[in-house]
Amino acid sequence: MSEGYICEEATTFKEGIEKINLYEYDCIVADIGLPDGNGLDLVQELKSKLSETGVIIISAKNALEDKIAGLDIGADDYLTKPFHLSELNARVKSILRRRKFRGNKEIVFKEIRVLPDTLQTFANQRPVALTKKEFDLLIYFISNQNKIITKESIAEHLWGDYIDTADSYDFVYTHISNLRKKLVEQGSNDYIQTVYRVGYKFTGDEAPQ
Amino acid sequence: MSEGYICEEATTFKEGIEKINLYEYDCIVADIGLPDGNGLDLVQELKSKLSETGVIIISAKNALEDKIAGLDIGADDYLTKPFHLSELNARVKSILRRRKFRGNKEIVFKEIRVLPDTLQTFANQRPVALTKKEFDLLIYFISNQNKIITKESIAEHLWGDYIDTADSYDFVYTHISNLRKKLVEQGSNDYIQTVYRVGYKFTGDEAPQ
DNA sequence: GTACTGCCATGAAAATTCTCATTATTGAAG
DNA sequence: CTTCAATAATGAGAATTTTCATGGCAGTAC
Repeated sequence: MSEGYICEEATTFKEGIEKINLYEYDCIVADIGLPDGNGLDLVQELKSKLSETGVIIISAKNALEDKIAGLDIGADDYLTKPFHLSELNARVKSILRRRKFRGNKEIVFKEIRVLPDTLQTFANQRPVALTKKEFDLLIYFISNQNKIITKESIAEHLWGDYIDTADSYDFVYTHISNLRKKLVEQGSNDYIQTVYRVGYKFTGDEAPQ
Repeated sequence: MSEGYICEEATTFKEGIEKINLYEYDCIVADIGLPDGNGLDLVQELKSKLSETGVIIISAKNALEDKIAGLDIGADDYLTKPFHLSELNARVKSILRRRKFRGNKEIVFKEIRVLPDTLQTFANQRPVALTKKEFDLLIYFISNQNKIITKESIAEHLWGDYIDTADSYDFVYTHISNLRKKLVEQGSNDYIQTVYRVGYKFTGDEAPQ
């Protein structure tokens, strides 16, 4: 399970430090249980040289864990064995995502301009005060423009897992309604076309008669 | 990118229908643009025989899309070309998850019993009215019991992507506090140990002095 | 056309989530 | 042991999200 990352490995701290000095990494997963030396020193070394690189510490689950945990570790996250790979994966993803988001550009659609960094939106240079859900919804629409998107996929994207029992789409309707209202209030056109019984289509084209 | 699924493929509808009759699938992705016949017939055939199987329809992005979309398709989701693989992947995941969640068992930790299906929680047989976030938090604690979990990973798990600018953990504190209060009110012990400067540990053990 | 059914829009109320201010606690330093 | 700075707990208020009730609209049947 390499999950799409390019990985390298070191089985001793010495090797690890050598590699760190040679290459640049996005994220380092450090196991504090390797044969040589003290793992915390490695972390110190890491963080002093490469504050940009994410560091996740792994330690064996024993008495040590509380000690390490209590220390002012410079790590970005901490994990004790045994753990599920999915857990490690989630944390690596998290760190990489945080890096990637820095310096994100803007998204523009006609007179609408969205700044994902700051959660700001403008229509004709006028600010539109959107909430988080409305913002996510707008970004989802713009990144799927000219396509019909179903209510199901909207629900899935905005609410993830807890659409199990809920088979009503009232909340989708509500947020769509609010998003439309706020955009139009600031002078934008309403680009959200309703596709009866299916979902919506965000497009600058005229609606087919 | 096979994303961990076991896949099979059919390049004509004829082949597709044969396979469907032979094996049982969790989810079928049907492209409505194959050389022979009408794709909608396939979907009809699918849904009549296998209401348990999820179906995602793909169509080329052209005039047809609106027609198809407007039909009373029995499909669970609908996607028009061109699309990002990540989008297809998200929808497949969604459908599989919905299936998997059905008939989920209960999670028990000492006197606490959690029913993920119905979002219900009990402490000593007494119901505990938890909100969605509190519920997720409790499940995350129980499934990582006896491990220290950092504030960062709690934030990541419960809020996902929008922990970019937010580097305050006030909302974590608040939800922890509310969860503790509600559980204790129903006679449960407080199993949430605070690990200063790091996070929390959910455990039935006594706190080390 | 009219009637009908199911889907969608919308405003308002209810519930949840988040923010903020205040107080308490922890661990370190003197 | 006392003091201090940083972290955590907590209650209350603000904002957001969700639910609910009502009315409107699309498409079908007649």
